[in-house]
Amino acid sequence: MTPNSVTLSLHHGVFLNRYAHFELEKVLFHVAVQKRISFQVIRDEVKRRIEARVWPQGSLLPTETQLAEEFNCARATVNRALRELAEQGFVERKRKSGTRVKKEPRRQAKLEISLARQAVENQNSTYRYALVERNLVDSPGWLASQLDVAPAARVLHIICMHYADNRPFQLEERWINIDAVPDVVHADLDSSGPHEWLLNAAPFTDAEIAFSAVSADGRLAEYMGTTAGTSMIQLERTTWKDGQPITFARMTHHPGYCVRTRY
Amino acid sequence: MTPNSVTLSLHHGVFLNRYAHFELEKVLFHVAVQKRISFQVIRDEVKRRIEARVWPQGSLLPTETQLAEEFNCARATVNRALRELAEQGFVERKRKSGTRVKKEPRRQAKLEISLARQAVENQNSTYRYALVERNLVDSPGWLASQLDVAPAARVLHIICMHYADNRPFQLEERWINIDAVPDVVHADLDSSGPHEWLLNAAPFTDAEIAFSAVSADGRLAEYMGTTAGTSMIQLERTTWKDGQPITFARMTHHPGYCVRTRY
DNA sequence: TAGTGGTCTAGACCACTTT
DNA sequence: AAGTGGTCTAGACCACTAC
Repeated sequence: MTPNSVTLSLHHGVFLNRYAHFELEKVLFHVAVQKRISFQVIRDEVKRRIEARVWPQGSLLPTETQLAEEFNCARATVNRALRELAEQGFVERKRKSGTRVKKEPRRQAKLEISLARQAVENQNSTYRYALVERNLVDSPGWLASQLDVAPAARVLHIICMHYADNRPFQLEERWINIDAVPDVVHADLDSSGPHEWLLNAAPFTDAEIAFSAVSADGRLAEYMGTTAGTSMIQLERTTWKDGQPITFARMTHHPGYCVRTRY
Repeated sequence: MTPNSVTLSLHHGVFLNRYAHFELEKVLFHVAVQKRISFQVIRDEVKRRIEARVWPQGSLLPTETQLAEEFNCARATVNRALRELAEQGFVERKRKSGTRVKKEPRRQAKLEISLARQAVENQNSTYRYALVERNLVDSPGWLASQLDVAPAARVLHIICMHYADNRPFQLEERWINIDAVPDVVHADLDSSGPHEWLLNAAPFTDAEIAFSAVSADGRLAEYMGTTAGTSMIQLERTTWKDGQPITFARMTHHPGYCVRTRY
């Protein structure tokens, strides 16, 4: 069988609609003309069949070997295609069991959590930073449980502001576990924020974030240059390095701030 | 050279600290004992060197071929490791240029946008759905521009509620492009929401989401069983299928609702 | 034009899981 | 015990891009 006379066996026990046939023609075209079929073509075709219900939700896909035969390619190529579909949440794979179409395909949006400085500069505004408060304190109870450090452990408490074109952009309140990052006690936090310092000094391995909506109280309203009761987005973030808690931060964004992403 | 007598050349022109030496011992151990080194080991070691500034921010990594020699493995194995680090945002790869450590590593959080029903059931509550309004309307101007459909095109306007244990969970207001999904006109939306119907009938290929904080007006407060002025998280979502706009939805969550994720 | 990453192949062995 | 995905190899060719 030469690469130019490929025929595909298409008995999946499923009636294919006209659209499916048309798409298959395109696939056949690819196979016949290109010497090598790319994993992207396989990935997209498998995804199409899933959405066209050729392989219904919950059903088992052919094995990698079978698909490799159908597409006339190496098993590794099929593997790469199916691995990406598994990452994207379309299928689930288990050894010995096979590859199964997920019941409820969960697509994941990717959210970039960037530094305030980056966020401000990305919108073509001028960034300004100001340190408001900096204290060594005993960890209050709620923080000790949030960070999972000893109650009354010493932590560095920081309040600072980020401005875009001199208008309030974000109020940041942060607590840093000194046991994890002893150097932070002597860190220069007057010219740039603790977030930037930490990213350099103690890259984290795990993080947890939570978005919520809050109403500004009097103090928050003052900092953000708005009136009490205004709704604002708040982002709370806890990070760990290899299991050791590093910091807990609460960042409140100016009214009208919006977190956007595509997927 | 037998697999049991591997030596690695470790001249990166960089002074390695004690910790780095210790870690390298572990890597050597792996290479010496295991017949095959896994891409995970390479990925983690490269990541470690980046964080230890063995390869500083902005610098060029060795080529795949060089790393393959160092780790005594195939180039494909190195490629897989570096590809994952690129996906995770630690390095940037360009043909001919090579692999470069990113200046500002942007880690991405993965956010699962699930159906209201799934979100409710995940918190072990009982889900209830209610259709509030359903009208065929002419697209208002703002929607036409949001969805990029002809002004005054016909759209299906839907308002519905999602409850958790009979308490308001989410108010959903949605506009569906009838040109893209003509069948929706006759869809049964009395027993389950338009989101679920659409996922089955018209899987999207692209989506854009935006989180913001809103203050409840009188009507919203009534639906959500709260008082006017309460802060709530609002999620706006637009989806397309192959460039054709499908739907725009605005989902307002009950006070106290929180979007969480780990990364 | 040359160097680097991107991908495919054919084969092999391994690891996990179900039977 | 057997079947399926997971991964590695050694080699090959391609595609992009800096020079």
